[in-house]
Amino acid sequence: LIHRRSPSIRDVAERAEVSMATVSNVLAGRRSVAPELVERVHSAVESLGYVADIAARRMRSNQSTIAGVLVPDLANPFFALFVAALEKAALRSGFDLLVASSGEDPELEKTRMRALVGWRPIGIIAIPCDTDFEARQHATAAAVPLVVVDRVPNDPPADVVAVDNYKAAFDGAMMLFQKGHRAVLAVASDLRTTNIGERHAGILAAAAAFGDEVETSVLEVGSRPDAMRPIISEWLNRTTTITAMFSLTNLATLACFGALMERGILVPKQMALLGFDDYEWMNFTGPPISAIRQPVSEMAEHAWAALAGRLREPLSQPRVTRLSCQLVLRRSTGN
Amino acid sequence: LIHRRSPSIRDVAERAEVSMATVSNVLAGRRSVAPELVERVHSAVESLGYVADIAARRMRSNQSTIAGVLVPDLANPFFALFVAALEKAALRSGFDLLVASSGEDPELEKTRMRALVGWRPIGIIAIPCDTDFEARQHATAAAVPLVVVDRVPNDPPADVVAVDNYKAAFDGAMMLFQKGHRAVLAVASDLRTTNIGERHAGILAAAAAFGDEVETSVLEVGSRPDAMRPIISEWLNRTTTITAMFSLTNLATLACFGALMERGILVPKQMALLGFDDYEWMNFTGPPISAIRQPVSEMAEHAWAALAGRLREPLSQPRVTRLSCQLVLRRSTGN
DNA sequence: GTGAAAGCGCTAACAG
DNA sequence: CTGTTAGCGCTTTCAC
Repeated sequence: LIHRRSPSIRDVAERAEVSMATVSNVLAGRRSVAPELVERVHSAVESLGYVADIAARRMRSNQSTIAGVLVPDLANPFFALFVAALEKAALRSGFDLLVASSGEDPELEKTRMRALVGWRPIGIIAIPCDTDFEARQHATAAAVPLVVVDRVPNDPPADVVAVDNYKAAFDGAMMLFQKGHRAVLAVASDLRTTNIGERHAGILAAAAAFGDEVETSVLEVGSRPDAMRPIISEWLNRTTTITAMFSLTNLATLACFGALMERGILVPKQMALLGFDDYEWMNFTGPPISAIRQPVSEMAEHAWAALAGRLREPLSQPRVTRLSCQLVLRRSTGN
Repeated sequence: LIHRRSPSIRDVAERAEVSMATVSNVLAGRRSVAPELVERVHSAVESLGYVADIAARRMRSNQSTIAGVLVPDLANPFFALFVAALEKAALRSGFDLLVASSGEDPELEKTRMRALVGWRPIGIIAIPCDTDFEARQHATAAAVPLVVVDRVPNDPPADVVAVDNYKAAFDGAMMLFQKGHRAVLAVASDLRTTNIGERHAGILAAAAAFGDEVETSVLEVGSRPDAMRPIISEWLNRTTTITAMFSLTNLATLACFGALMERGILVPKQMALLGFDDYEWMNFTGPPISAIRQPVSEMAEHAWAALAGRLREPLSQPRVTRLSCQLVLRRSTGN
């Protein structure tokens, strides 16, 4: 563990007794080089353990091989799966991924966005933490292409990839009504978050479409996992009329289930439960939880494709992609 | 969305009518500058949306503000939580995090390691995908400090942060024996992975310590989630003597539970289940699953601290940190 | 087919 | 206190 500089292209050139330009050409396979020199360069690279400095390469060639991704919280499996899929897509195109998270805090989001911009990525793929998405200005000011995912911000001219939240929630709520539920509680993180707002709108629309006899209410529980269950529990304390809960978030689903268990409320007999986001463990809960499956990997693929498209045609019209979700019925919503 | 270059420090200097050095000094707060010039610089920065090019800064100042992390798979919540915690730690020290994943493939691991090294990070924190960990050479050759986490490689002189797998598994197995189980199946991903091997060794040691009357067996199910359940299911088909399963991986726990459910085997009555890794949903399965909780965030904190320590004292003796796990008893292991 | 030299954006050293 | 200059590691002309 001796502390020294990493070898540079100059070190390689000296050892191989060629010019730096030749080393560069050999490694990039850009111009044809005499076989003997190629051999000398390769063995010098090998013995020095040389790896080209990507930042220096970008500066000179003006070609970045890095993309940035900004998500609210990597500890949330939805975002983690998104980043995982995005990294795969980026790798396929030969790009590295710089990951940053905002912690659902608009101020931190701005800071992190600035940091990403500082790396001069080819583009940034972001899941904003609020509707204002002021962080966005940092990307546009620096002329870095931006793809917005999952939560559509107020001021939309940008490439957007999201799920059809409205329709998914509409279908989910309709299913509950059709199963006989007349009073449904939507458990939201924060209604001002666009995707959550869209889901709520879908529920309201379903209620309106179904007719006068159904009623819905909403409960906002925030995005801090620990705080959710007490809020739900306390709400259940006050009300007894609802017969179904529709959780609009994976974390909220966990909290709902916990609150119901804690109070000994039988699912689905006394209370049905439907949640946004589907995970394998939902097959194994007692009872298994009905869920709306979001196509996370596809979202990442589309986001990457949107960025690639933007690079090809920088001036083309921003495109909005809406992917559809799938309702997975299990026992928590009865038969 | 007009395509243009991001503004450089030269653009700022021209607009503020000062030298580039002054801009640099103002932004870094390095030397004292006349208030009027400070003002001019700030307003130029503001109006241009200037963000310094971090790569250029590093090249000149020889001070990197990026660290790399290499994990097997971001889609696995264990690794995702690790990266999430690591990013927080890095952010606190003002570092960005470059994330790469190896997909449990040693060849890809090498490629990704080389890519990380290409960014000239201050260090790389890696969870190797196998015992050989050949990828490691790329870091050492380039003189990039390495912290190895979770899975201790064969050739140990490096800073290491891991969990006391042996003791945790020993305690877990002992608990099963004490509850009366005499034939326990360990469900491993791959015994050659060091942490898994250590866990298995702990189980064997517990069996030896408990006495002749207990017997253990092992089943390797690999690391591809889809393949696990069929393997377990088929194994259950052939054997009926065991009364407890000890899953050595979070993914395997899910597969075990699935296989047991699928075959209608009652837990814990016909089969007890204990798993490595604890998640909130394990409270909600039917029945709730007993688990060994790994301190993921602490591992990340320690890994970051190890890297920081290595930077302070590059030549100090490599340190091995072992954190302890916690046994969380739930109904899947009976009363 | 090869090498010398310029320059990407930035900061450290030095000069005024 | 401010500006000029050199140079980090690399690629890209442009000579030869």
